Amino acid sequence: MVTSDLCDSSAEPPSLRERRQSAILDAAEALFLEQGYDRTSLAEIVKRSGGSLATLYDLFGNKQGLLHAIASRWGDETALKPVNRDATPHQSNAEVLTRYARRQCEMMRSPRAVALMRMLISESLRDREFALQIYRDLHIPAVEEMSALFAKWAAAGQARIDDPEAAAKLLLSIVIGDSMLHTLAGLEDEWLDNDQLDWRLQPFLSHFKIA
Amino acid sequence: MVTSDLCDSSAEPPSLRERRQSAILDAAEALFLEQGYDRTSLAEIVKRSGGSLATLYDLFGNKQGLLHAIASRWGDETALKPVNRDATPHQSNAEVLTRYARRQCEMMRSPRAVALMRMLISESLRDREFALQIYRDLHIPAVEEMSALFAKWAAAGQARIDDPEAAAKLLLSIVIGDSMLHTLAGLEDEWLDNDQLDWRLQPFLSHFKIA
DNA sequence: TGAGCTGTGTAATTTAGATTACAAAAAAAC
DNA sequence: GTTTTTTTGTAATCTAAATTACACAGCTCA
Repeated sequence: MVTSDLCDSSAEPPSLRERRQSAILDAAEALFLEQGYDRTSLAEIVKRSGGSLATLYDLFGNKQGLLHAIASRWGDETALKPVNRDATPHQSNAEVLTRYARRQCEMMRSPRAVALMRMLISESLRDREFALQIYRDLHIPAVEEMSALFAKWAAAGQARIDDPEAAAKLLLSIVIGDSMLHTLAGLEDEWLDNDQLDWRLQPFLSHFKIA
Repeated sequence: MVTSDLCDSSAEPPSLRERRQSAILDAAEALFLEQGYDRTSLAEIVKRSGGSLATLYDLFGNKQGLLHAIASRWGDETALKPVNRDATPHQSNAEVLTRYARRQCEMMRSPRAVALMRMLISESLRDREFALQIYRDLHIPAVEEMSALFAKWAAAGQARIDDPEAAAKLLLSIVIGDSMLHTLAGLEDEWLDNDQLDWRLQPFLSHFKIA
């Protein structure tokens, strides 16, 4: 089993091995997303990705290793794009928060995030490390970034927020809310549209004096 | 396979078969809760419950049938105890709502509910009917009961709530919120205590003029 | 009490899929 | 261009469980 970087930052043309690795990860992610982890066989993955079972084992060790690699790649990708770096100076805090909430909502409803959460939950009893990894990548950064924003506003007297972290978690709860269970249950999407989201934000904004 | 009632309302002493049925359901529920559905074998269940594999198959048809029976029994039980029938006349609406939220929060954090949600999510891709059933029993009644309450208050001029159902869903989101993902991920419990819950309720109460 | 049904214990049967093994083919290194 | 390493395709191995089969035991009810 090889322990190479999943994503080489240098500009080398990708070797066959690297291409195989990506192809297998792509196929596995897609199939796990469609059918779930348990119901997807490694043979099926290889059939879609090209390559061979032996290569898969050489690259990832075993099925669980493949799962970890997927989580890891996802973590690397999301780490690269902080959510809130493009606020323009013309926006009010309330607008910034709204845009932020919308972005977060979109991210959480993306099929990929949904599938990862589903896998997280299904596999958590079996593989605590995996659960922790996804949770860390998916939830913690969102809370932290929002906390920081709230703390800044509070310090500047632009909001009345005593506990930024609690406020961030509350906001996240409002945004994600009950749709998540609905979606995770595999029922038809019932996510909030922008109007509903704005409506949900109102009590929050006024309570914390965010304008 | 027998299609008897899971819960006979008459006062007959339970037959051997009925006792076996309960014992198997109890054991299965406990093991599914501890280890998850996939990782629990039917042989293990029978070893704990007493009885035999053959009886299990006779009673439930197959493993999936057992899962349905568990969901069904749980639905029957929760249907029997409406959450909000014991409000006293001395309480303000805000107090009623707070108590309601606490009760809901407790219910959602109970190991049994957590396990059922986990199973719901794990099995939803495989078995839509099961997912729907649990979702219906777990989530819909909570929303409906709260909606009704809000509508009543709004009609009586005791609150300013234009869309009771949306408000109910928002409240549920606030109550359950991000703890759910945390718990479902199998991480240490991090549920809201009463103070935190009250804190979260404040913006909601003031926005909707509930006193 | 004993015929007839019901539950029990055990072991066979099946299936599915993870994991390994290995010889041939392809790619990379030199 | 040959040698060495890697990848491939295929098939064997292993394992875990679901599902069945079956002979025996226990209860029910005449």
